[in-house]
Amino acid sequence: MLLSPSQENYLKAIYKLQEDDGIATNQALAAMVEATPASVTNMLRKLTDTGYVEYEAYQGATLTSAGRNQAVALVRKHRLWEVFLVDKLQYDWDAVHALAEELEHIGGDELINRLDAFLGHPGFDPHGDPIPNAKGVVRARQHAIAASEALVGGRFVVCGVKDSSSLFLQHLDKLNIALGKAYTLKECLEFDRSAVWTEQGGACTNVSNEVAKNVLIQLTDA
Amino acid sequence: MLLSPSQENYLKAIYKLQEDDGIATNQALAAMVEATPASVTNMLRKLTDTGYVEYEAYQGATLTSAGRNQAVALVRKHRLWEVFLVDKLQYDWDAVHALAEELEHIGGDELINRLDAFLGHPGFDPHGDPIPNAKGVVRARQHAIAASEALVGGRFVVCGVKDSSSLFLQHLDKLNIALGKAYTLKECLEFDRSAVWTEQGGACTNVSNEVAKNVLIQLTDA
DNA sequence: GCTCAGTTTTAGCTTCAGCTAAAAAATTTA
DNA sequence: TAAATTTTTTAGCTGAAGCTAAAACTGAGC
Repeated sequence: MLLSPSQENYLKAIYKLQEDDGIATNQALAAMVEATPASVTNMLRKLTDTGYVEYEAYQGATLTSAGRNQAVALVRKHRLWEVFLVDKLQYDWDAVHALAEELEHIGGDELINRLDAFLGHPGFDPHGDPIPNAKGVVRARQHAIAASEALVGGRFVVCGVKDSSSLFLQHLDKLNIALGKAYTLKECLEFDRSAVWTEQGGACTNVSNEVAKNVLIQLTDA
Repeated sequence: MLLSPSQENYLKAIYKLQEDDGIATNQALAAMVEATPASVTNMLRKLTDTGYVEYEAYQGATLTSAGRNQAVALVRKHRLWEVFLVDKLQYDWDAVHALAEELEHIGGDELINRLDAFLGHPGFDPHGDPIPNAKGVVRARQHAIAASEALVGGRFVVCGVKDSSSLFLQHLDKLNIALGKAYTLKECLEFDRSAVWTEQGGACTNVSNEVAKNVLIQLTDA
């Protein structure tokens, strides 16, 4: 069964909502695919008929295993294209989402597996999100926590972001925070819950709690 | 004015027909975009309204300069993606057309100019067709003629194909004929108008007239 | 257990891009 | 030139995927 780009977007949206909230409501889906709830109802019916979604009126939608396979394949395609755009075409990490959103609907397994090989089988996309392999296995990030959970004196490496909006990513650029950089949490300021991070070199960055909540880190012992 | 993939395909088809035959008839267009003549009439109306096409009922279609710009940009995108697929993803030259056909509708100038730079500003696609530059200038192949026009004793280099169907390209693969290879036209056999080409090394290939008519060459003096 | 706010569904409409079948125009043939 | 053939257009239909407005359902608070 072949899916239209629009149908693929619905599957991806349901997948993401299930991951986060456990339940994909009509309204949340509508927001995610940028359509009205009425349109979502229509599409869910169609996807139910074709066997990708399980759906009872008023009960929200769940992916079947076929649906989940499709969704994971799309995530894989999206993230590999993002790697291509950043690594090969020198795009900034905040500018690739929309293009990958278009590219992910092109071609089939052959194309994406060749792209994967060309890129050297990357494990993560430019935002630190893991790339599912050709079999659809996503291995989760090891020990990643929000930077807001770190304790004073702790050392860590930035490994991802929760919010990958252009606005947030550009903000990180301005703070000079990037994936792979190592910091020590120098102190937490009680007044506004912001934090001071220091780099190896000694450079200091003041990080608001709002930012820290959206930065993923891995604690390091050294 | 933003064009749908379908509209873009019509512009490209009109462009190609104009190049070859001078005139884009309804029927020829229908064959090229794989639709009925009735559907073509509809679309030509729409493209006329948006200013990309000039069209009088029963008189065939012509591109406006805006339309020609769009068409050339599409040819550029198509050919650059073909280079990417062959050079970077190791696809065979007979397997890239359909994928490029999808990819050419993605993104805008930014993407394609970055791709162009990444590929090293190639002048020709994997079938030897020239790639228009960012300004839309196509510089035609120098002195290219059909191999069927060569004279006995002449030396030449294969530089393109007229037919880029998978079937023909695979046939060339079987004959071991590829772009850039140099031959001498040893003899022409009167019986079936086939020819014998010899390589520098001495290897001989028998080439039917049907094949020779679809292979483009450049004569060399040496 | 009822009411009410919020969510979801239904009903009916729109646009895009195709289709078929029949009418009209153009072109070829005799 | 007139008839026959081919090409193009018109008219009306279909299926996606969206929309709005109104009706129906759900769940929370009283």
